[in-house]
Amino acid sequence: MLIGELSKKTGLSKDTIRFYEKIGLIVASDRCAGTRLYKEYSSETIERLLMINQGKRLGFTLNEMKQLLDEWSGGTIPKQEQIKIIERKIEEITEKTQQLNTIETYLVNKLNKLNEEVIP
Amino acid sequence: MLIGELSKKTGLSKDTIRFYEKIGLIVASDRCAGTRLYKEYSSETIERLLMINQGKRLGFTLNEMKQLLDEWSGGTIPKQEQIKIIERKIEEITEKTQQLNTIETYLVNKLNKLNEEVIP
DNA sequence: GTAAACTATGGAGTATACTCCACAGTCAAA
DNA sequence: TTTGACTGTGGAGTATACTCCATAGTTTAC
Repeated sequence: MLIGELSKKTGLSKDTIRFYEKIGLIVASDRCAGTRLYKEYSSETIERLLMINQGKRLGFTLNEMKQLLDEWSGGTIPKQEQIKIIERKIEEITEKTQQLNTIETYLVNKLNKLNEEVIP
Repeated sequence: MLIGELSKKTGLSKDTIRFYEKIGLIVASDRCAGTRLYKEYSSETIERLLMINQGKRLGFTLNEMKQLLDEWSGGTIPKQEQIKIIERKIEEITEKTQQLNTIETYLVNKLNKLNEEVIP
């Protein structure tokens, strides 16, 4: 698929997608178009972009997501190392979840207090 | 307390703390020091900075944290609005938690597969 | 066949969040 | 009393993550 379609399917701008390709976060193959080349994206790229976006909203940087997704698709890294990296990532996520729970508890308490004050 | 102490207690650099003060994320009172003024920070500022940092790692921007913490310390905003803002924040956090869980599930599955491959 | 809508490239510009530096005054200990 | 660690201000610089623009070739619908 071309960049316009990918953009619509992921909700990311064409510029963002081109930027991600430039920094090697996603890949594209070339497709002839007259004297020039258009970029052809696979449907897996949709999933990849959605995961990147999700990770970003959870406070991961693009570099962290790149690393994680590269482990994901395996490749050259030894399995023992992959395991370590994924274990570390799981720890990070557990930590983040706990922090979110702490904040949620704070917020729910605050909300209850406010509700009591408004409707006594 | 002065900035050095606050820096040590929060793990944030002095520059970062000064930057946060500049953009109104935290406040300080003035304390005379000869012809000049030193900044005096209250112990609540520690808590505030820790929450800001926690929020940041969870993907909230400084502006979002400012808004949230401003609601938190109440003030001029009507309670009905405070309630709405906090409810929205709780929703956001629930969403983030769900996304983290999704990613964690992916990662745990991947980890199990890898472990099976390494120790068959 | 031509206008509208798409594509690529290169480079400049923006927002966020710092980080570093130079310079200068302050304070506590030796 | 002086040295070293602290404090402040102003401003420049950096990293990350885009966003916009000009230019120019391509495709599609009419």
